[in-house]
Amino acid sequence: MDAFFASAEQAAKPSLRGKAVVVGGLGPRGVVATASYEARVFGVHSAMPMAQARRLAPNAAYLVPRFTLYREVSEQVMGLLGALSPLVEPLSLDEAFVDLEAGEAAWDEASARLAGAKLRADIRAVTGLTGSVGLAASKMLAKIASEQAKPDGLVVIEPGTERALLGPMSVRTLPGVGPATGDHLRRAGITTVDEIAEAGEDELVRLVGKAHGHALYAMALAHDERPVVAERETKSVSVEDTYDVDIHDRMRVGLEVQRLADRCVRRLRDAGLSGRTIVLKVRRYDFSTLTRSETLRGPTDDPGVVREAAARLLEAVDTTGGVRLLGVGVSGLADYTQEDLFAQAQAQAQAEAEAAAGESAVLEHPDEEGAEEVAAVQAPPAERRWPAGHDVRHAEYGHGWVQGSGLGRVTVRFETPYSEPGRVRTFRTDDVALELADPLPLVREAVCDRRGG
DNA sequence: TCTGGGGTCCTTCTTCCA
DNA sequence: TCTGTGGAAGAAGGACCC
Repeated sequence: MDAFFASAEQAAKPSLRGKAVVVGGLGPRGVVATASYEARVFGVHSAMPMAQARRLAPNAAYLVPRFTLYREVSEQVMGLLGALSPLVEPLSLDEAFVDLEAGEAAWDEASARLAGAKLRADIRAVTGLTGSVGLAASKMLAKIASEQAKPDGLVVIEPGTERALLGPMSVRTLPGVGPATGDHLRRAGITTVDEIAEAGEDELVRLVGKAHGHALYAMALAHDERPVVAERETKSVSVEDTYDVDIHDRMRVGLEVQRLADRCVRRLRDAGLSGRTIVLKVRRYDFSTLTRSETLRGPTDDPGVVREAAARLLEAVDTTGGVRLLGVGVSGLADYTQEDLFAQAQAQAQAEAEAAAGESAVLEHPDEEGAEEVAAVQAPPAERRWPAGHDVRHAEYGHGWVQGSGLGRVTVRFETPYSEPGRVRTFRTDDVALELADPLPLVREAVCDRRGG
C-alpha cells in the first residue's frame, strides 16, 4: 500500500485529499510513522522526529495513528491476496509476499501481469486506496520491484534481467543493508550492488560477519531462494513507552515497570502464549539503551511472576540521571495453557521436594497472591481526550473528526469518507453532545455489505 | 534536530556441564 | 582429582524492518 496510514486518513477525510498529511506520535518525542506524498515534497519522511517535520512542513495536517482503521483495511487487502494464493506472507499491515504459482494465479509473465493488474483494481475498489505491485522470481526482487512501482504502479523484473538491473543500484537497495552496514561498506569502497559482487564472498564475510556476508553476496548475485512462508510463529512479545519527560524518581520508575509488565502479560495472554525469559529495557537520559534479562525455569503468563522478575532486573540498573524509555518483554515463548502451567508447577514443586529431600527448595511462585495489588494502582478517571484525527459523532451535526484540541476546546470538522469537504466547528471539551466514534469504512459499499450481511 | 513501538535476527561473551 | 575442551544455553548489545 502506498503511504498507507496517510492515504487511509486522506480517504477518510475529504478535506485532506491532495494535502500534506503526517501521521505519527504528536508528543514532544514523537516520530513520523507515515507522510503523504504531498508531505514528502517538503522532505518529511518516516522515522523523522516530529518536531523536525513540523519545521519542514508547518502547514501539514498532523494526526495520530488509528490502528483500528488500518487493521480493518489491512484485513480487506489480505483477504484479496488470500484469494490469489494459499501462500501469503504478511510483512506488516500494508505489505505481503504472495506466491502466485502456488495459487495457480500465474504461470508466466503475461498471466502474472494480469493477476497484478486485477489485484490493484480490486484493492482500489474494495478499500478506496492505491497499492503497488512488484512481480519477480524471488522475494528480494519482488520487494525491490514494488518499491520501484510506488506510488500506484506495477513493475515486473523479468527473469534474466536481474543482475543488470541490480548492478548499478546503491547497496542500500538490498534488504538488510541499513545505515550502519551501508556506512561500513562505503568505508571499504563498496557503494553499489555490482561492487558487492566484485568484492567476493570472503571479503564480505570479513567486513560484515558470517551470516550477513553470505546473504549479502547471494543477494548481489540476485540469488534468493527464500520461500514464501504463510505462518510465522511469534518469538517475543513486548511493550515499551517513551516518556514525554525523563523520569528521575526511582519509585515512579518501579511503578512504570510494573504497569508495563501487566500490559505485556495482557498481550501475551491475548495471544494464548506464555514465556520463559523476561526482558527489561531501559533507555537513559542520554539515549544509551540497555537490556537485562532473566530466564525462568518454565514459561509463565502470570502477571505476578513477570512483575517480580522485571522488578528484580530493575534493581540491577542505575537510573540516576533519568530514563526516557522503559520496556518489558517476554521471549522463549510457548503456547501452554494456564492449566498446563499449574500442572507443570505442581510437578516441578514435587520433583524439587523429592530431589531436595528436606532441603528447602525455593519455589519461584507458589501462588498468585498479591498479583492484582499493583494493577490496582491506577490513575484517577482521566479527563476526556480528543486525539487529533480521531472520529467523533455530534448529536446535532453528525459524524466528523477531531482537527485539534486544547485550552478546554475541541475543533471538529464534520465530514465523512463519502461527503464533500466539511465545515469546522469548535466545542467545549466536556460538551455532552460530542463523543468519540468508530471509524467509518473508507468505501460506501462496505457499509452496504456489512448491513446486508 | 533529537531520535516511536513492536518485532526479528545475528554476534559476542560467559557460564555450565559432560 | 585436576585440567582441557566443546557444545548448549543464557545474557547483552546492535542492526534492521515497517
